[in-house]
Amino acid sequence: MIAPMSSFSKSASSSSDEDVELRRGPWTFEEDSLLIRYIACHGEGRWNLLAKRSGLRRTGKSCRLRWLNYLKPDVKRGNLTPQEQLLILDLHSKWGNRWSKIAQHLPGRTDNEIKNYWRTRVQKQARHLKIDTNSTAFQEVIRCFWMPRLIQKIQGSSPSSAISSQTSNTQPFIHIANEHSLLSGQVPAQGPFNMTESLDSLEYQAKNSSSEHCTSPSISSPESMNISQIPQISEYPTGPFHAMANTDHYNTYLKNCYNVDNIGYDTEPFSLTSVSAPGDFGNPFSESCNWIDHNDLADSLWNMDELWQFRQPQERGT
DNA sequence: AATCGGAGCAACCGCGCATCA
DNA sequence: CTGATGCGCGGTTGCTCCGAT
Repeated sequence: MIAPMSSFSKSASSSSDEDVELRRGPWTFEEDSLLIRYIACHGEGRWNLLAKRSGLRRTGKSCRLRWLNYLKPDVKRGNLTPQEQLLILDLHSKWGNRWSKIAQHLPGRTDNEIKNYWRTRVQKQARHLKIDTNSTAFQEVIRCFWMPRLIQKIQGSSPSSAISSQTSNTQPFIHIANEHSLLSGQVPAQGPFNMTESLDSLEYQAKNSSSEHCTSPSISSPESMNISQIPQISEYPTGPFHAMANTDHYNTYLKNCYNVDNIGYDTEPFSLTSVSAPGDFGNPFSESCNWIDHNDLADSLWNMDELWQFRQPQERGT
């Protein structure tokens, strides 16, 4: 990719010893190579120094961002799995827009990616519903529609063969679902189920059953739940890039970076399909969402657009 | 075939915090 | 204690792709 001329800018650094034209915009293959090679030799950190010494005409910040969000070997590419989406929704309800904190619980996912997911998928639905993402109503939507649907999807997409090898990975969600009768289509009548609590207990169990801590996938971590999804990149050394010095390795690695494709998971667009909502939809959330207990959840996505149309026929077109 | 608009995402920006001399 | 510097976080921007018209 050829960088446009406009992608250069004067260095903003006050202590800049030379008037280096700093590059901006999309990173090129050569820049990525430089960055990877430098980090392979010197490790990450001290980004400003790295930016100066590596020969990259980028700011330290830019280098850091590129590395953390894209080049780092354990960065997972591809769509978020239902497990990951579920975890994001839950953790966001806990912590709000603490993206980096949320990202810590999703191995291989970056705060930027999670933030983008929230903004493009979740907030979009909130906009459609014309409700604030911070509102109680929207929280209810998430708890009563989205999370159960994700759990169902997780269970549905867990073939018995996979379960046999990953029983401990999929069980938690099945457990959660069973515990709250979600899989049978029943939503708790008195207050939506507490996903946070459930996941907390799962994490607790995980920590007790594993000597590893935060940096390793907990039982509730998506990575541990669906091993098959770990992108090919993970086949490459994840340590301090010990193999990156090997040109073939890092060229292949880079090639992988540049030819990423989705790894088979549909994004869960929060599309609530064909929910035949009985009763008054005027205030569905106060009804503890009992009206969504229908079996057609199993084979189709809920279409939030339809939901929206159903809810506010009088408002549409205005 | 051309144009337009929306979605998705990579990258940038500004601010605040931590560290260190 | 204070100022300088580096780093990380959350918000925002802008580019690219793709489907609709």
